Parts: sequence; C-alpha cells; structure tokens
Amino acid sequence: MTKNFPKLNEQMDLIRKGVEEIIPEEELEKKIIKGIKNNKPLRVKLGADPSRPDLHIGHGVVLKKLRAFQDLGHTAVLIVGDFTAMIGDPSGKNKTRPALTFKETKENAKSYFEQAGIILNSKDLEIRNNSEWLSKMSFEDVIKLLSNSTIARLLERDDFSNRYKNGIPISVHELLYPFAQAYDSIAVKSDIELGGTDQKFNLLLARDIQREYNQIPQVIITMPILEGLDGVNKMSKSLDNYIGLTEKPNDMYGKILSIPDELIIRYFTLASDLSVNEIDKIKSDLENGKNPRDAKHELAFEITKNYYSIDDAKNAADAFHKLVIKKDIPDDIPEYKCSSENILLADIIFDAKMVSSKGEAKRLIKQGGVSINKKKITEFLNKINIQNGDIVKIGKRKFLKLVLSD
RNA sequence: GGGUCAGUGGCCGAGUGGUCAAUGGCAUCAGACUGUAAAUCUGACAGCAGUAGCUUACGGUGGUUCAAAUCCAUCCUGGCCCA
Repeated sequence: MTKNFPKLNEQMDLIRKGVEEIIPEEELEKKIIKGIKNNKPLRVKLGADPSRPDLHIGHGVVLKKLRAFQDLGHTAVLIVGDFTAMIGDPSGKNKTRPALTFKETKENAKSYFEQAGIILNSKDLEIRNNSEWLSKMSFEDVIKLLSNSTIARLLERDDFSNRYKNGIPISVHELLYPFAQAYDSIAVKSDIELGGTDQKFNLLLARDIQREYNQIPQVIITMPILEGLDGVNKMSKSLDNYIGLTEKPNDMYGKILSIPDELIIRYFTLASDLSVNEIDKIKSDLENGKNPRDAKHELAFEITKNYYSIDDAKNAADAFHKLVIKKDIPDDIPEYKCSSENILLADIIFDAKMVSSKGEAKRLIKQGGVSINKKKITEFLNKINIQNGDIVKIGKRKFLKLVLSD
C-alpha cells in the first residue's frame, strides 16, 4: 500500500496546532522525513484509560490530535489499559484510585471506543489491550524493567511528591504505573506518543526505557489540559464542569456559551477544527472590539457542528435563543401523565423525577422556581387544577407537559 | 513490632457529653439582574410530614449514660515517630 504523505512543513503545521510541547522537535522532523522517504506511516500511540468511560471535549483535545495524525496518513495506535486499570493512573491524582474489576474494564473500554470513534477514523486505527503483553510478564521481566529508574526519579513527580509531602498515602503499585505504560510503548514500537501535559513524566520515562530495550525512543507530544466550564479547574466529570462528547447538541451548545470569555480562543484552538489562521482572525476581531458573545456563539456553533452536523448546530442555536434569551419554552418536553385533576404540584415534579426529593420540590416552589403556563406558583400546600397540556417549568431549564389521563 | 495522632454532611473543615440535623468556606440549586447557563446580590441546601413531629446521619461494631459526633472497648483505614 502506498501513501502520499503531505510535505514536512504541512505536516508540522498541523501537528503543532495547540500543542504544549514536542520533545524533541528535531527528532519528530527526522521521523517524518524518514516516513515520507520510506513511504511508511508513523505509529502514533495514545493510551486510553478505561477507568473513565465518559469522555468529554477535554479528552477530545488529545483525540483530535491523534485524528490529525491519521489525516496525515499515519497509524493511530490506541492502547486500552485493561491491565493497567488495575493500578489506576496516579497522574494528576491526589489519592489512590480504586481498582476496577476486569468486567468493569471491559464495559468501560467498550463505551470508550464508541465515544472515541466520534473523533477518530476507524481506518488507520490499531487497537490493542495492554493485558496482551503485560499479563505475560514474569517477575524477572518486571525486575528488569524496574531497574531502569530510581525512587528519587519517581518522587520527582509532582503527583507523588505532593502526596508524599502532604502525608497522603501512595501505594507501591502506583509507582509501577509509569513503567507499565512505558512498556506499552516497547510492545507496540511507538514512534510518537500523545498525552496531556499531566502525562509528561510517563511519556518521558518510556523514552528511557525504549532506549534500554534498543528501540528508537518515541517523540512525545503533550497537549494542554483544557479548562472546564468554570474556567479554572481542568475539565473533569467529578467536578461537573465538562461537556460530554455524547451530549445532545442543545446541551453542548449551551454549555460552551457558559465558558468564561477569556477561554474563547483557547477553546477554539483546542476544541474546534478551525485552522490557526481562522483563529488568529477571531482573535484580532476580539481585540478590535468584537462582542465576545458573538465569538462564543461561533465557537458553540463550530464545536456542535463538528460533533453533529450543521443542521444540528443551527437548531441548537435557535433553541438557545428561544429558551434562554427569549425565555420561551422548548419544542420537545417530556410529558407527565396525571390521573387526577386535583393534585399537589410538589408531588408531580417529584414523581416526574425532576427533583430528587419532595423537600427539594417544596423548596423550589417556595422560592418561586416553579411556574405553570408562565404563572409562578409559590404555595406548595394548595392543590392545583390541571388542564390537559399545561406546561410546568421547574427551575431554569426543566420543563414538563401535563397530560390528563382518565 | 512499639508509640502516637486522625477518620464529620458532595468536598474542605469546626465542633470534645445535652442548647447538634451539627458553625464556616467551596460546590450546588432557586430568585433578581445580565449579551450569557458569566459576575454580583438575596435565599435555600438529610429524608419524610398540610406546617414547633418523626426517621436516618458524624469510619464499623458493641458498651457506659436519662442523654454521645463528643466517654470506654474492639475492629477497619490512614499519617507521623521509633525499630
């Protein structure tokens, strides 16, 4: 199979977009030149962590970079850490992560691929489980592997040294994680490995180890960690500041609009497919007084479009204007069947699972957060008379359509 | 192995026998306001209950007491010091 690789400059331009570091850049150029000359795609490794089944656009940053390599004709090698999931990557963590069972790992891996598949091209994609080689290693093999580094080196890592200083436990097996990951690179003979900046240590260690095992060390490319909706912390599910890859277009659009203005360019760079030139244009427009709101709408549109379609993005934009700006009601609202016309409002919204307890329902009503047909209801003790088709609004974004059934 | 300290609500962290469903901060939710689902201000924030009542909660279990998050015993988890 012959491939037509783009020229070095073209490749480098695309690769450089948004990256934090390329270590070392000259080696990358050499590898690319060699690839073009020998007509051989580079093997670009990315470790998938099956302990986190829900991907968000923060994960998308690095997946997009991997996709960029695929678009350039290279081979994406996705490693499922089914074996290492038993350890749990300590990167960026301040506590030991619970080990997963094999079954959980499998299920998570499945949903990981469904979601990563949104971004990656299924061609030029090689998927490997690291249990394939790690489970076969003997204790002797492990000792050989571990003899390539020192405790001092491991403790240099921020994650570990912070935990150590602050008296937070570090289990010994966590120290082995970077070695397992490094060994993956040897097993798949990676030319390049991608990761977030929090992976830098692990990625670099693999270079040393590959050298010990007589392989040409991989080039490492780190991507910035995308901030979440709060604009401060990294995007993560546990902080609930994330935009899921599989979120509905409307939610995706709305959530993007809620990012702080300062993050607009960063999001364009890391999460959209716009070219560096296009992004520079937006940047200068903003500096010349363009309303950030408009730029943010463009951003929301772009990202939603990439994950769905132009039409979906348009619809999401319309829905946002309707729901949030004009405070209108959305088109599709869940229905709730009422058997009686006389009923407590609190019971309805609790039963329809719009709130997690009746106390919460009462609280919302008391605070004026619930309305029927745009009329606020603030008395939670009175029963209400319902008409078929009444629209109940709960809080800012939840709606319920009442349907009488007899 | 010995000693010692700690484990509190989504998180951080007060509280050392009754006045504790438990101060405060963060997060969250609602209302007002706004270009925004931002910022700010106000309020709420265990569950059940037609409203001062009940239930479940301060690592687990058992106990002392009229009464325990607070005391005792034991177990689990972890930190630190010594070996």
